[in-house]
Amino acid sequence: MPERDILDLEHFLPYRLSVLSNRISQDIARLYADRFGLGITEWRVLAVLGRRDDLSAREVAERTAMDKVAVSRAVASLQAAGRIERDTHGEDRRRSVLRLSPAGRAIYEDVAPMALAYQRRLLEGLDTDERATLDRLLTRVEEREAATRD
Amino acid sequence: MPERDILDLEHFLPYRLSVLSNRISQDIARLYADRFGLGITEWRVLAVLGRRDDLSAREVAERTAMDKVAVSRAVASLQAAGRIERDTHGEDRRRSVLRLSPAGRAIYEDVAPMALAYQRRLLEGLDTDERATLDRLLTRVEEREAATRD
DNA sequence: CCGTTATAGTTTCACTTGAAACCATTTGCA
DNA sequence: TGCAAATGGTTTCAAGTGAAACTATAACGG
Repeated sequence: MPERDILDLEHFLPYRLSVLSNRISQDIARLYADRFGLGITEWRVLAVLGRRDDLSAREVAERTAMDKVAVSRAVASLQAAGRIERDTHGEDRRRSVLRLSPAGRAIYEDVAPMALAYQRRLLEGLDTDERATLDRLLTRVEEREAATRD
Repeated sequence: MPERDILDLEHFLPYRLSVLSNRISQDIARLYADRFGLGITEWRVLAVLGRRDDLSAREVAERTAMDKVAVSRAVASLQAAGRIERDTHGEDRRRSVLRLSPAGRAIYEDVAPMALAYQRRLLEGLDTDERATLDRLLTRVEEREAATRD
């Protein structure tokens, strides 16, 4: 951001990120909300289970950056809809073992390309170099945020 | 983002923005939530009124990217706390005319520098060029988002 | 072993938030 | 004029969300 010592919302990075991220989330939610009755938290759970099977709820929470309450609810609702299956872990009966059902996988196979297509559209204005740069700079900001958190 | 035809949440821009933005919002909320009993929506209203007086609620909504319900509630709560003053517009009695009270201004003068200091910390890892680049690339993405919205 | 502490996951409760309905006032136009 | 539509703002209701309390199981330490 250009240096500024006055606070103008439209040039304030946290504000811009918040507005942009909310808009994008809504755009994307439209891709699957009506069509499949999926909420954003449920979609995230589908997305991680689509890539890797047999995760516990805690592992799903880590990979989605959601808290365990949100995961618990999303899992319950996906299971009720027959989109994921759940067993309990053989050696630790506290843990659950989650995986997509065929129906869940079908939805994942449908939605994932739509999500990627949306991302492509979003990045259409940037060439390859610029995309790599954006990736790098965002990573940098993420690191700074993590560092200031403590 | 590097080209990818598989959906991995941690490389998916909408997901990264959402996580980053939520974390940053929470960081920032800590700056003023406890200390001043301000929520994020209230802070945004303070921030725009700190820069420009005598706005209507609708104008505040535009400048904060909040909907009118959220603005209505934030304004009511700020007014109850004696932090903003409200008149009705002389020529259109539907409109309100909002401005900071002295107490509200004092809080603004306190919080704005803290918010700017936070942003500075966030961007510490980037040099001047990189900051300008990030600014430009984000603007580009914002434009694309707006374009795909319709 | 047994009791304490830690961990996985769920439930409850209070709060936030958005959509839609609503009220008041103003504008547009027959 | 006067009536329909638009606009500024508030209220209501339902759904989403987080923090804290809770249950069940496992791990640890004496």
